[in-house]
Amino acid sequence: MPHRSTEHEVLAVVFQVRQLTTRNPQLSVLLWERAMEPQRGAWSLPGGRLRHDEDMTSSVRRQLAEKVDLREVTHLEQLAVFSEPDRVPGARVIASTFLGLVPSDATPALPDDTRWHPVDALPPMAFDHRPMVTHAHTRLIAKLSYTNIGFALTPKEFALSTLRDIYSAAIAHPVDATNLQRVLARRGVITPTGTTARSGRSGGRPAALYRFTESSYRVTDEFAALRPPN
Amino acid sequence: MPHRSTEHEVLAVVFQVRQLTTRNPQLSVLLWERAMEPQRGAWSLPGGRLRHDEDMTSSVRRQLAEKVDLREVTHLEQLAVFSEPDRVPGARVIASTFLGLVPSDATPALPDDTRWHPVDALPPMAFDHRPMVTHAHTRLIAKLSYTNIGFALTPKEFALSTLRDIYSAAIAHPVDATNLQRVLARRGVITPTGTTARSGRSGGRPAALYRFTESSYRVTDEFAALRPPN
DNA sequence: CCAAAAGTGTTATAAGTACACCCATGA
DNA sequence: TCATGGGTGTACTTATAACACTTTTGG
Repeated sequence: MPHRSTEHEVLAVVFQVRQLTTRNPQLSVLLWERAMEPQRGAWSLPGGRLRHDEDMTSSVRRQLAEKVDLREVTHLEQLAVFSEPDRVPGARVIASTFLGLVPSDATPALPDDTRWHPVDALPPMAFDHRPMVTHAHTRLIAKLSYTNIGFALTPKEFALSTLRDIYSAAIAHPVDATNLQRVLARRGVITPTGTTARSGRSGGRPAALYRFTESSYRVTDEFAALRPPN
Repeated sequence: MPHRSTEHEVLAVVFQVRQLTTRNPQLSVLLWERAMEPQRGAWSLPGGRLRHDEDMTSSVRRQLAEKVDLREVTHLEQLAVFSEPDRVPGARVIASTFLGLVPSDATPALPDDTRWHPVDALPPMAFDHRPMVTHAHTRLIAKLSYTNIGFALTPKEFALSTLRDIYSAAIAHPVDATNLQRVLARRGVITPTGTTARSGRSGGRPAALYRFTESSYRVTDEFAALRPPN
């Protein structure tokens, strides 16, 4: 039974590191709960149909703004296309997935059906959306190690301990703040602002503040091996 | 003027290292010459419309087999989607691009309008196909340094000097055979077969033969930095 | 025996990791 | 002055690049 038409949708895996002020920061993904069949009650990635006159990146930004009122997306990149003919019931829909990042200090107002879910405790998810989240997370972890993509997860200025918490939550293992500083400083990815934060309620030395040198995506460590001579 | 329908095409950037026996091996890409307008005479990537009942990977393999009679594709992966509404004249066509690799010892018979072109001497290309080739080449170079993707470019068994020539041509800079051996052997990517090649016409010590340990894609060097403790 | 090609050994360097220790602050 | 958190210094490990040197073959 050939389908009569093929639709194209865009779906965004939007991550934010949340609960930074607690002892338990969490990399979380933005999902909305389906109110209607099919798969009522399952959680879906935000997105929707691509319009005839927009490219996919514009479409993702539009739909995040319109549907979940999210405008603070600091990085957006293509992930993969899911094209199995029967990936969703009904007419064929090809899905192009995107990775989106939101700074940890953004506090977007969300609709009632929309919520942040920690990636290590995902709810039942609609269709093939769960592997999309996994794919996005894998990509994020990899890129944190060889690009400056962290700029998209952090506030404009931050203490190193905050950066450590963000990286730890995102890559799902502990990171040493000292070494993180050295790796990123050597690559020129972060720069000290010269200012310091006030020390916290319980004392402690005030932290120097840093910012990302650039606020657009850049590969900083291209060749793990086999780099060009000289 | 909104388009009435949106088509989906797949396009493949298929690479092979050619002229291995000469002093000048070349990474080349498979292109066909347009016989009709628009852009008659310009060279295009192989591919075509996605059918309603096939996913994209199947579609690429089918079209490479049907249209350019190519069946020896040992690796195929998604690259990016090109979705600008006016990327081609006429009805809107969204293009999903793929990276395909063919072993250097394959000698597929090609149709008359189809030819291999060295990537450093590309002919005038149709539409937005040139940046697609560039993107594919960038991806290939990166993956040669942190994955076992070389298996898809080589014969089943090969001497290290051959492997060096293939890597050099693909990454566009000279590679030391000794160090290449050490890097790939340490990672377990290549294994000696125990056999040796006959020495060449002009003498020389016979080369030990190697093979890739696995013949499917695997990331071998995941963390350039920030790897997990222990 | 000589040229050619392959393979081995050695050194240098760079990038990261781990961790001990010192510093600045609030209560 | 002490607990707390931040910052500095340093030793260790490992991956890799560069390259000189040795081995094995054919003519």
